[in-house]
Amino acid sequence: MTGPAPSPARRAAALRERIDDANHRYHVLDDPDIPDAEYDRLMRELEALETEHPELATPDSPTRRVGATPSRTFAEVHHEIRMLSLANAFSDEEIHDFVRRIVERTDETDPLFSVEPKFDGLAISLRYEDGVFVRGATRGDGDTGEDVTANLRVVKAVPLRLRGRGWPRVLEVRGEVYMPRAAFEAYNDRARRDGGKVLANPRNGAAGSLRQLDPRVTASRPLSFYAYALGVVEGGELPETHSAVLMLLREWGFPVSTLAETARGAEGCLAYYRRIGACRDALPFDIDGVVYKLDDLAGQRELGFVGRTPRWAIAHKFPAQEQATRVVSIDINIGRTGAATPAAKLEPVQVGGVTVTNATLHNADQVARLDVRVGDTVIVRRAGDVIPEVVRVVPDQRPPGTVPWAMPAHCPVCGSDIVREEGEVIARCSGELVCPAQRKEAVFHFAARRAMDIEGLGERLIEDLTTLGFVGSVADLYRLTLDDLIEMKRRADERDGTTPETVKAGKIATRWAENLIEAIAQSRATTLERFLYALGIEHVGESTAKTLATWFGRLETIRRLPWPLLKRVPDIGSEVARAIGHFFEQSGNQQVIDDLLARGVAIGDEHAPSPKLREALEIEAVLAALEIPKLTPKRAAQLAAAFDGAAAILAAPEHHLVAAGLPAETAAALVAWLADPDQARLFGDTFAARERVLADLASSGGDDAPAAPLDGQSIVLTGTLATLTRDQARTRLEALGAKVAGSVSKKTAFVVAGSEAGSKLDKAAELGIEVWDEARLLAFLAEHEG
DNA sequence: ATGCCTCGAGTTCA
DNA sequence: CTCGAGGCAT
Repeated sequence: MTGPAPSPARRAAALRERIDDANHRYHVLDDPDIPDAEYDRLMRELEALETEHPELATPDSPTRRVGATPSRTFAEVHHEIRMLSLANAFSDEEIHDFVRRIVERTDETDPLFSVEPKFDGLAISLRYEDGVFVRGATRGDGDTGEDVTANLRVVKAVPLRLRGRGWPRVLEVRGEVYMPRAAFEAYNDRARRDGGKVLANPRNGAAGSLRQLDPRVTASRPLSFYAYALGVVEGGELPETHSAVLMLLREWGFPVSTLAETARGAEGCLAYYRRIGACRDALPFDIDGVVYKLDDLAGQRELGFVGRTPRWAIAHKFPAQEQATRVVSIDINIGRTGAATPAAKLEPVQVGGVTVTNATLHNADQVARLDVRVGDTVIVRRAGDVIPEVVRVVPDQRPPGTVPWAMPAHCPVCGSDIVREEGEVIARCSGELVCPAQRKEAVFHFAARRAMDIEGLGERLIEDLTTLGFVGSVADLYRLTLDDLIEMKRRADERDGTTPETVKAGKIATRWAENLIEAIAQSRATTLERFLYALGIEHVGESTAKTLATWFGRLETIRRLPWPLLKRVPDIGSEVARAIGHFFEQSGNQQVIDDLLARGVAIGDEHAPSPKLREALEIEAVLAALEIPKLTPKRAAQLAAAFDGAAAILAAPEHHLVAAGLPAETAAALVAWLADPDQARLFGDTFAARERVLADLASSGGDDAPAAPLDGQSIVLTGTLATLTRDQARTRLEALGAKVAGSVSKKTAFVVAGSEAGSKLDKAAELGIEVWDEARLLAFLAEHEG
């Protein structure tokens, strides 16, 4: 392995070549061939070599990317060929005009364009002499920019030496320095953790980084680069078209956008615009539009410039995704659980094509973090999804006399105290049942599609029904009559001063009311799962409701169940069990359930408890679930083995417990615990309930169900299926015993992907999870159902 | 105790 | 969709 050592000069040259190559593969081709650690090792070796033999250090050595001494200020650089700014277009119409002008002024009838994304970064110019990077400059005003050579050297996507062959003696390459989105996020995450300075957005990050006086700071910022044009070229031949120039740049070692293509005529350009616009959010970098350039360079020369902008190119911008607007007020919304969420009311502003007037601020911490105040000018963004968010405040535009926002002490709706529990992020209105806002949300939740599914009972209607006193509890919905609804509408009209249509149009105007009564009637027939979910118990969502329904089978069982038994079911721990127990302890809640049943709500799918409960409700397990101080699961097992049933334990004096092998301390703790009448009752109730459940199980035969084909498997649905809705697919999979989860993890059995599948599919590929298409799913369902 | 993994809850506009 | 937090495995 160890041959004769090469001379330091040869070794240095070899290292440089290897490192340059690795840089190129990593930053330009995006296809690294050596691991980072290996790269670091090569770098260190080259550095050592150059320190030892300073005569070997060359100006284009990769080690020069870092460590250069800080410069005081930036020298001016005159651009011999001016750096362009492009005219902007926002509509299809403007693009048609642009193409029409080109057709009129040239002999082209259907011109070909070179089209590419417009990066949201910082335009720069790079100068190469005899293939070596000698100077880099910002655009500045187009004529004169700043010399940022030292900073550009540390941008690894900028080649220090050209590759390939045939480059001109002097070559200026123009392009955009930008910060990839992931790198921006990662940088900010780290900055936040280390208490460092957070970058406002990727573009500012790129611009700020390049203007650092110390290149080492620049080197710590994850910048990248795309080339898109030429400047001065001396001593070399150039191709005839812009697209050929781009290919040449790629050969010479410059990163060129892989999204660059050619398009014919206005229609071709617009199609490209829509295609890029559709995948904009999925790109790893920010773009603010696309650029169309006449591909034929002779044509470009013929067309020339108007003022500072070329006639042969145009930037077609996307609607802005970030906009500044003013905070009119900061309001509080009260949710179903009482959660008090601050929301910014904004002066209407167009963001990403829609008018935004509201933006959530999530919680008081978020408001404090951003320091948003009423009157502030803020930057609003519609991020990856649709929901607007306040990104930051513009500090210089803050009017005088503003004060930091604080969560009000009282609920704006019911006046109850707003309480924030220790360690919680969310503040809550303590009004619970008295708070109209919470009651309204409770009814809304009850009527929701996935709950009781009362069609046509929307926000507005519920608002009127509750505030006008027609509906206090959800049970009141089931005794509403047609007359009630018409009367309610009359009063609402009267209150709002609107014309009472009910009187005016007679029969037709009551149609909505008839439909609603019908919808309410329809909703009476429901399932246990839906019913439990509809009650709106804290921590009980669809999934937990389903778990409760399948394990216990009957409403009567569940509504009388002490929390320690609930805890014995998988995925239900202390917190959730207590919340459920607490809900059913409230006599008001029990009354509502009685009323619902009395008014005809019928749960159609009640069944015997799951046979799995036999094991889950072993005495020792139930004892452990009671959370008696000092009684570890091991001690609970000991206790269960020594006594014949719970009653015997309850009756046992302390010395019997000790005689059974329990440590004195544990026995004392148990006796003390049972001395509390509340705990003793819980103990008794728990074991009594256990008896009832097991008896029900036994009397129903209690045979184990045959194993379902997908028993316990976790499946994820993504994209749009052609023949099934997502809900249908879910129901059918669940019927085969599967659990349909919302996100992909290593526990996922397989992913079913429809068309336009998103990030979940990527995740599946990443984790090596099997992916089914719709045909395979349908075949599987057909084979195993019925 | 620590680190997944899932579930619950809240959110905007056309 | 994106947090926060509960449940559970290690």
